[in-house]
Amino acid sequence: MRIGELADDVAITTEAVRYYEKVGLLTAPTRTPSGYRDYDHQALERLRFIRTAQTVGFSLGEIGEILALRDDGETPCDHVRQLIAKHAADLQQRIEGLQAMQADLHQLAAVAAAAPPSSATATHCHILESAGPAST
Amino acid sequence: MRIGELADDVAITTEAVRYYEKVGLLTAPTRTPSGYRDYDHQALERLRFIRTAQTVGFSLGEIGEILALRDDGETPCDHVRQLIAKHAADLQQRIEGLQAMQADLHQLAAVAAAAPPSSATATHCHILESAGPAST
DNA sequence: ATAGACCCTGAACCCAACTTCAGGGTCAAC
DNA sequence: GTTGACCCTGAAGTTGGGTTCAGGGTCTAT
Repeated sequence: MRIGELADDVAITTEAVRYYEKVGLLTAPTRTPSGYRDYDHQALERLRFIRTAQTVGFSLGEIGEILALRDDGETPCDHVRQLIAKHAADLQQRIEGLQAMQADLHQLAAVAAAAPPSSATATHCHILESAGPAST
Repeated sequence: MRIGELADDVAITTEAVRYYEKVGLLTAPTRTPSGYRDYDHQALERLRFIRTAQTVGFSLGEIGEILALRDDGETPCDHVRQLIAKHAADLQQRIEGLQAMQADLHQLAAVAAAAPPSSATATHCHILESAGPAST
């Protein structure tokens, strides 16, 4: 498949795809005789993974590291294990942080729900001073 | 307290603090007669909140919106409720994304653990081809 | 009264992750 | 055989989130 179709499938631009190749996240695909990039299904999966990881907060650098775990058959296992542990711990921290913020917001939402029902006419909002900073 | 002490307390630079003020996340504090910024405990709490929210993946723009919920007594409640709902849904999505990736990594870790124990001498790593992309 | 640590401002610079631009080739359809 | 949608490259521009720089004031300990 050509770059346009690939890009459409994961809802990004062709420029972004070429950018990922440039920075080493995607390996250079084979080319058609006329020089067009020609992708296979694996590239599609890889690209999907990149986007998922990104929306979840990983930088392209981190994503590169994670992908390298799968790519690089030469890496000593110890190094691989360390990387996995590091990323897993990092994820756990992020999840906990998010959950703390979610608790905050839910508390705020509860106060909002308890506010006078016909508050649409009010000019002043009561949903205040509750929900302090996330208790890390 | 002066800017240096504030910055130290949350482990960021004074420049970052001034930057947050410039972009509106921190309100301009009172000044000493000589023009130095003079912060109170609330500023410290607010700054901590900003950093927590940031490590969790919110942009400064989003953090600004969330903080505005607490600051702006003029905001109509409906708008506030919408913002809360939006951020809560967003959080839920991010948490689920992170958990999917975590499952991925744990699977990878399990394969790693099952690999030959004295693999330090090996030049080839077996932790491969397992753990496909996060099943979104 | 001066050295050293701290503070001020505004402008310029930096990195990540893209996007836009300039200039040009390919290919299926009419 | 040319129009229009697609592709190519390399360089420059953009946005977010800061940091660095230049030039100068403040405070306190000696």
